[in-house]
Amino acid sequence: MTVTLADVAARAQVSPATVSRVLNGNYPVAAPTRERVLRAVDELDYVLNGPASSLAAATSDLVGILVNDIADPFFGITASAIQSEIGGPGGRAGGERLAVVCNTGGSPERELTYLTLLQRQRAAAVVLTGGAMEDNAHAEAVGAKLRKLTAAGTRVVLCGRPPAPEAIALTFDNRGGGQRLSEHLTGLGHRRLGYIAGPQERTTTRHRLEGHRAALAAAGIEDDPRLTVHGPYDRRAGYEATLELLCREPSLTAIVAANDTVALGACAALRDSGLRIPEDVSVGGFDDLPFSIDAVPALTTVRLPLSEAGTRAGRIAMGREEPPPGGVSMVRGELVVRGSTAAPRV
Amino acid sequence: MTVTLADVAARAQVSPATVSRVLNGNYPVAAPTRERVLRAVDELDYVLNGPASSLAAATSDLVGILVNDIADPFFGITASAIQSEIGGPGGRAGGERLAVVCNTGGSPERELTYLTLLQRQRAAAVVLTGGAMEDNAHAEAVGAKLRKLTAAGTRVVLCGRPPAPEAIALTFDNRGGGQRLSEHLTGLGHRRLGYIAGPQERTTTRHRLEGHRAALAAAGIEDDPRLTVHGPYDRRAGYEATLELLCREPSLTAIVAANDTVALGACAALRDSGLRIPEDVSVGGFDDLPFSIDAVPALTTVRLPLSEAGTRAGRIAMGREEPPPGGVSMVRGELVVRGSTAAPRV
DNA sequence: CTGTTAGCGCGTTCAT
DNA sequence: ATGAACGCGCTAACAG
Repeated sequence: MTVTLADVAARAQVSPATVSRVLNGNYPVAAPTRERVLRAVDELDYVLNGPASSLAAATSDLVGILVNDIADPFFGITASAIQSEIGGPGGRAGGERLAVVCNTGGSPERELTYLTLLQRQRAAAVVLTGGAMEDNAHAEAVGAKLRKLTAAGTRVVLCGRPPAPEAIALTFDNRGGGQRLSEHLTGLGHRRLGYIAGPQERTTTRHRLEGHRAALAAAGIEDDPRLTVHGPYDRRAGYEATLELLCREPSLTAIVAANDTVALGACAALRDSGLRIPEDVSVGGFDDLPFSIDAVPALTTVRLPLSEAGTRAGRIAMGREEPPPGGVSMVRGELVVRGSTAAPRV
Repeated sequence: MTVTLADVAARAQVSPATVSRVLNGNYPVAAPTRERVLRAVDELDYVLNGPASSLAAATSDLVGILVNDIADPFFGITASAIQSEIGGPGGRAGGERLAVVCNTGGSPERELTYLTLLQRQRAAAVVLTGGAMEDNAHAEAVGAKLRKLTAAGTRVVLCGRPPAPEAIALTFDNRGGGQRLSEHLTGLGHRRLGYIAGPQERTTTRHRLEGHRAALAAAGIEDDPRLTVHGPYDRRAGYEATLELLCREPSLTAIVAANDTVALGACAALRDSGLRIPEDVSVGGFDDLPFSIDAVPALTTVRLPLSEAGTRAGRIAMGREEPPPGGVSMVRGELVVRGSTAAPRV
């Protein structure tokens, strides 16, 4: 019923091997023969059997992309950039590769499960994006998996994730970015800054917070643990954390958020509390997602080159670009000063 | 070198078939035997070969999700919801299915290419999301592909896409939503409304625009073609279209945008032109994406239940929920009135 | 409940 | 440049 390579071969009066060679194009075939084969493919409306092909060749055209949350534009933009680079020539049967996007939801178990599933699929490459969980046992388990994947011929690339010995890494300088952002605020004269951190046990959270604290220290400001609140990377967390911070310290003049989404929630809470931005309280974000420029006032933030990093990760994963020397490249974030930050009132 | 099912069988002292049965869990196996097999799997660190498995079983654990732009939260949210429903029990080998997210970028060719690739992979299901291109030849080609996919056992579901005879469809009532939004504005007394439409030749664009025009007609307002501008679904298009509209018709009192992203661009252009929202010009969006509530003023829009629709599409694609009667379900959008719309100045 | 046997459809030697 | 033959690793009958 379903038409196979053999059917095509019969119709084109050639051997199955020849059809295979034409389809994969990795082998010399006489032009007239190729024509006949392609015509037969067309007439029979033949579609290659991917699994059979992958089984015989021991590799597949699938590329895994692990993200924490595909509904978050941070990951959407990254995934889009990676995705745009994995197609094109070089692969089997036309060079089209398919992106398998795996939503881990930040769960270590699901991360491992997905890596196993990708291993099972004999994925051509795997790109892990975003911050990692800070759990030794889990990090080790992931490391072991990555080693096995690599051993099986899968290229592994980390994008926006801290380096690991098992893979090439394009790492974001979350620490430096966080520091520059908070230094911008202390430079404006702020002394009472609230910090809305991301979820606990995440590298991104820790690094950004460390940068913030380094800035405080550099400005000779004592770090008051009451002024740091942790929460998920969402708007609501920013809203609630802001109310909490205002309650703990009504004299706050600035709030630094773990990312732009959280910052928007903070802005909403400030407005609802009757506070003006930036006259009463300055607000800083992180990532520079597209909507941040449309906040009112526009959000001061740290721009991460998500699209560029994703593109590069995709190219490296496909072997179309040299990995960085040492296997690790630190990607800087750029401070973008907009209307949401200003000097505090005197 | 790589450990196979036969190795596991040998170590557990059973036949390969038994190992397969344990792994797939679709068959009775004595508890002690299962234990031994699982232990062997563990000791050998065995990972099933997906392609081999798919070849033998003639189906795969892959589910295709076609989106126009994964970096757009509209699709990110939808994909996330679909994705969350495709896992779980019922599938082969643990019931984990992988989501293959295909970014068509709104290109008909890529849409067809991806459908072919998914057919090649013997995908278990395919979900097509978002508006379709309005090109007869292309629609027919897609229809033919969908028919073949269905014939091959792939379940096909449309989510937020107009119905097609070849598939089950959860369709958004873009027309009705657009109409209610514009009626809200005419009801407030607006008579000069600008409309920023999406890209030409898209069902979403056309339906929303039709709704808008129906509202104008109902209010006895003549439709002035100069007050409609087309553009991509992005912020910049909204910005530029607004400047253009203001230039063509300075007495405009309201602007309706094709979606929220475009509306944000419109807001920025109005602000930059020294106009207040909503005192000078009201603005309406569509979709109710998460950031819309944080616009200042918060955006009046039409909420589409993206997450719910995606969840349902995913469940139907997995055969875990009954398709709607007739194979088509019209999902309404709900008008959400916020601060960006008000009565025009007199 | 378990083992035996046959392919699934293709890539890839090795010949020619 | 092309063909013949083998096997990739697994599942699905069919026995027992």
